[in-house]
Formats: sequence, structure tokens, C-alpha cells
Amino acid sequence: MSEVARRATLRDVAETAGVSRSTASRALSGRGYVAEPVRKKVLRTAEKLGYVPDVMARNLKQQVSRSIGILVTDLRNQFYADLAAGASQQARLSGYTTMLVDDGLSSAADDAAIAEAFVALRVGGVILTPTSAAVPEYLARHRVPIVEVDRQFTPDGSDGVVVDNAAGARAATEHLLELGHRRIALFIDETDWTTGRGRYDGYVAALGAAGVAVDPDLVVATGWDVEGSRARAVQMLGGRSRPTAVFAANNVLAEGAWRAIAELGLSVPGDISLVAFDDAPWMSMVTPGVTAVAQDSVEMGAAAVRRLLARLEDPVGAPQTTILDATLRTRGSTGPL
Amino acid sequence: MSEVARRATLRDVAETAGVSRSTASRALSGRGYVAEPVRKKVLRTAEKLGYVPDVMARNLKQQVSRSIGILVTDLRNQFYADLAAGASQQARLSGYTTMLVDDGLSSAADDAAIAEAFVALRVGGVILTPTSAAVPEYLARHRVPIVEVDRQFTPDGSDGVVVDNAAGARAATEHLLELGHRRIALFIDETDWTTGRGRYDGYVAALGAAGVAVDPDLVVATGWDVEGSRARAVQMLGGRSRPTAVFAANNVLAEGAWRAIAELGLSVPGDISLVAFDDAPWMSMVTPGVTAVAQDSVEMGAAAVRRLLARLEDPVGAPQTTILDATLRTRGSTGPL
DNA sequence: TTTGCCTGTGGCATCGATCCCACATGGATC
DNA sequence: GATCCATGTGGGATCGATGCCACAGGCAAA
Repeated sequence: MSEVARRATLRDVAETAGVSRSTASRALSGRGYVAEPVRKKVLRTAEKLGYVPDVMARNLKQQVSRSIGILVTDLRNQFYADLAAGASQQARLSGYTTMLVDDGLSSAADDAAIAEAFVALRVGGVILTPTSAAVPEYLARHRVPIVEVDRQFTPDGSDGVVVDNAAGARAATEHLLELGHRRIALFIDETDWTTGRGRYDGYVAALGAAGVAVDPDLVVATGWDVEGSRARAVQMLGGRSRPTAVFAANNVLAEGAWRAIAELGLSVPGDISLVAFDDAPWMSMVTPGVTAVAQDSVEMGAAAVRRLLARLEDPVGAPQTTILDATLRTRGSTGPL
Repeated sequence: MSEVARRATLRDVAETAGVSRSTASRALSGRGYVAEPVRKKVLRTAEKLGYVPDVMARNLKQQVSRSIGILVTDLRNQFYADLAAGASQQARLSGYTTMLVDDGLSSAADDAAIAEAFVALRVGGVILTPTSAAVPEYLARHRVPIVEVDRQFTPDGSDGVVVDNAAGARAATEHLLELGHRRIALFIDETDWTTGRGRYDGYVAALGAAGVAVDPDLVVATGWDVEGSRARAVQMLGGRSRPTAVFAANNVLAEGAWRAIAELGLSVPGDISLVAFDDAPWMSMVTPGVTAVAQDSVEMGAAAVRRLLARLEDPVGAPQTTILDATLRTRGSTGPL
């Protein structure tokens, strides 16, 4: 056993201090009776040996783990990175460790593996941002509490934290309407789930309230990435009957639209107004600044962790969805018709 | 024991399948002899019960963990978010799970707790981006292999992955010199550690090679955040003897400089040229685009994981530092004097 | 003196998975 | 027919930490 400095275990501490493992455990954890001098001695030896308890072994014995999983859609997107930062920090403040996984360039098979890894690690619960539907299903089947952030697959069945998509989208659209715009294009990735659906509804509601009919040709599914959005935007804005304003439903699509506008040599807001959902850093750097519906993504992450911890406290309560405010930040990219 | 659907264990699988735990273990892991029909039966039972092995228990028994820790400076900085994404993905591809922690708004005490958590979780090794010096010290003391990314506290003592800071800074400075600039300011956070030191050296080397003396007044310590950089930049660029070009040593300081320039109403590159180290997304969105030294941060993260895994294979080999290329991307923010 | 309680400590089983070892069976070889 | 080996299976110890229970003293009340 002459291993080169094996890591110290509780047994090592106990033997060095000349007490039993039970006593050492009590001294270190502070549970149960320990005579003061003995306690001091154990603490000193533990310190001397550089003893750090093995949380794996502890969790195994106690059958609980103070760790949560976080699965984010894509860390390279500032929105999700901020969300992860907020969740990570809140978890740490609450004494939980986090298993943060970036779904990034993963395949469907990867998603399954990630979900299984969370179960295998026996995390207390998982924070989920939009990925494949298989993940929440798998976790639900294995009775792992989840909190869906940004988008909810099962609004009634699970906890969630979302921004008020409809109100935000409505505010953005109304802002354009007030400036006199009537031909307002909506760039959106999907309209089937809560996020896209809410933003679409807000857009429609604003138009309806202003007595403007929804033109299906102006609602364009751009795909999920910058390139898809850019290509569609070039096509639409390069045509003869182009809209006077564009509402991009998220920061990625807004970037595509912005690049297309620059490419076509159009002036903002002279030729076209642009408003985005989700205020990315670049929107306040460019000239003119991009009017955007800001959502506090750091706070969303933190709120999700708080919701999850509340769920762990009360496993049987009814699912709750926390709805955060979205606020319109007016900048130079929107102007009168 | 009539618990409401307790999670299935290996014992449950074994009993249901009518075999011993040993046999069930062999069937599932594929190690040792198992008759084919028995193997099939065990696999079917495991599937039916939704059995997922407890990696904690497995690691405890095997005394190895296929997980690594990743500590990033600040996820809200795109550079570190990308780095984390790259590391996370590479780790997953290699079959490792990651404990990703965002240092974000942490105090020194938090740092100590984070380092201890890594040890407590018995991670195989840790990827470190710049934080407090206490972290690498603590981990080294506990014999946890580390790879320092972006900045190395102990270049000779530990593995590292860095970009070629000197060459990148030199290229940026030479670019400005070639355009005729002579009064080139350097905005930098620190010059004591590898990152800042390398960039400073590159700047000095380029000036020296061109026969231009280094003016200490033009090398400004701006602090670590956007606001500090902006304030210093306003002060310096608002004065009468302002430089004709600014080299910002990272994306944060570049943002401060950019905001200051906009605030002062200066034109780029007419009044002043700007070049940045680290190509952030906004730099290609603004007009004119910002000339920048690009480092592949996703690849840095991936390279760090590969280095760490190699270290786990060979614990005693000499420390290695991987140096990645930095390439200058010329955009509109730099122009002739 | 006996009973009872409180304090302090150690023995030992336990969590879930693994794996060494013993043992059992069957067929092939001498 | 005895020996041997290959194959297949189960018993039980083990990893590190915890916590129940038993037990040893000491002290106070009856």
C-alpha cells in the first residue's frame, strides 16, 4: 500500500487521531456528541492531512445529492451563456454544485446520452433550455424534477420560467405601429411552442388592435441560424414590395436581418426599421443602436434555480410557471415611416 | 419498503431476472463470462425497469471518475463562453462529464469553495481560466492535474493552452505601423502574467523593430472592465495630444474604447484607428468593422481538454504548453494616417 | 445500594456497483 | 475412469462516509 500519497480518507483521519471512524465523522459533521478536546484534535488532524470528504461516498450513503444539472442550448449564444451564468451563480449561493452541459453541436443521440448522464449522476433536478423533446420526456420518466426555461414543452406538466413573450412582442409591434408602419415583417423560427407562439400571438394582437390585417407573406420562417435569416432577409428586402419594418423574434434572426440590410446597402431607419426580441450586446454597439425587447437572461437562470429548489422542497405541489417581464428598449433603428 | 417507485438498482435487476448481482453486473458491463440467454434476459429486465447505473457508486468502487472540472472566469464574456462550449463538447466526445463552474461574480472565499468542491467531487482534473491564484495552488496541493488556459500562473509547473500573444500583438501593432501610425496607445489590464505580458512584449517588439520609441504615457492600465476602459479612453482621446491609433489588449477594453470614441464623436478610422486583441462578435457587426486579432476560443477549450486527458494518461511527463495561432483580421477600423 | 439518565465512544451494517475467488458443470484428453 | 480446462454463476468483501445501536462511565435521585 505504499502508494505515492494516496488521498486521505476519514479512516486515515480517525486512525491518526486515535479515534474511531464514527467519532471522526461526528467531529467533522457536528452531529452527535463529541468531547471538545477530541473534536479539536480530529479537526486538527483532518486539516493536517488535507482531508476533503468524498461527496460521492456521502451522497451514496445519504441517498441525496446537492447537485443540479443545467442543459443549455448553445453557450455560444450570449443569451444562453448569460442564463447559464445566472443559474450557476444562484446554485452556488444556495450550496448546490452544478453539472452544466452545453448542447451545442450535439446530435439527437448525444441528447439521449446527456439525459442519461444526469440520471446516472443522480442530480436532484435539471434546468432545461430548448433542446430535443426527448430530454424532458426521459427525465420525467425517471422522475427527475425539471424546470423548463425560455420554452416549455409541457406548460401544464412541469415547472417553467419564461419571459412574457406575448407582451414583449406586442410592445415591439405597437412601437412600430405608432411610428406609422403598416407593412411589418415578422422573422421567426417556429410558432409551435411557447416561445415562438407567444411572440407570434403578441405580433398578431398588436396588429389586430390597430386594425391592421395580418399578411401571411410577411410572416417568414427563417430557419434557426444567422445564415438562414440573412438569406431570407436578402430575398425579402431586395424585392420590390418590401416591408417598411422588420421584427426579428430573437437575437440570432436579428443578426441575420442586420447583416442582410448592410449587404443590401439599405439605411436604418430611413429605408427600413428593425426591432429585435432579446437585447444582445452588439445591438447597443452598432450605429444606429437596435431597438430591442430586453429580457434579463441572468435573472431567468437564477429564477429557474430558485424554482427548482422550491420544487425539491415540495415535490408534490402543482407545477408553477414564473413569468418575467420583458421591456422595450428604444434605440435608433426604429423611426417614423 | 413500499416507497413510491424507488429508483431501480442493480440488485433489483438481478432479483427480477433471477440471477445474482455479480452476473447482472457482468451482463451489463460486458466484462467476464455470461451465457448469451442470461445476458439477453438481464438486459431486457434492466430496460424494463429503467435501470440506470449510479456513477457515484461505480466511481467509489473503481476509484476513478470520468469527469473533469472546468472553471471559467466569466460566462458573460463571449470569449470564455466559447471556450467553455469547446471544452464541454470535447469532453463529451471523449466520454467525460464536466463540472462547469462560472466564477462570475465570485469572491475569493467562493474561489476556495469552488476548488474544494472539485476535490470533493474527485474530478480527474480541472481546466482553469484566469481566476484567483489560490485555485491552482489549492488544486496542485491536492494533486489534481490542471490545465491553465489563456493565462498561466506557473508556465513551467503546469500544463497550459495559450494563444501566441506576442505574435498576435506584434502583428496588430505592425499593421498600424505600416499604415503610418507612430503614436499608438496600448490599452491593457495588466502586464504581469503571461497574457498581458505577451501582448505588451509584442507591442514593444513591433515598435522597436520599426525604430519607434515606446512612450510610457501611451501605455495605459485601464482596469478590468468596460467602464474603466471607457473612462480612461474618454480622458486620453479627449485631450489635445491624442494618439492616432489605439490597440486594445482584449475585447472588453476594446468595447470601452469603442464606446468612448462614439461618445466623443470621433470618426473611425478618420480621426483614430482601432485594433483589438480577441475578435468578439460585435466587431464584425459595427460599421466600420473592427480590425482584430482573432483567437479560436472554441478550439482553445477543446485543446485544453485534450491536453488534460493526455495528462491523465501520463501523470508524470513534463508539463506542456500548447500555443495556438492568432490571426489578424483586417477590417475598416484601421486606416492610413 | 440500586436505578436511571446523560454523555461520549466504538462496532457494524448500509448505500450501489464491482470484482476476486470459489465452486459447479460439461466436454475433451490421457 | 480420472484429470484438466474452459465456461458460467454466486458469495462476499470492498470503496468512503454515515448513523443506528450498544455500551461504558459518571453522576444524581430514590
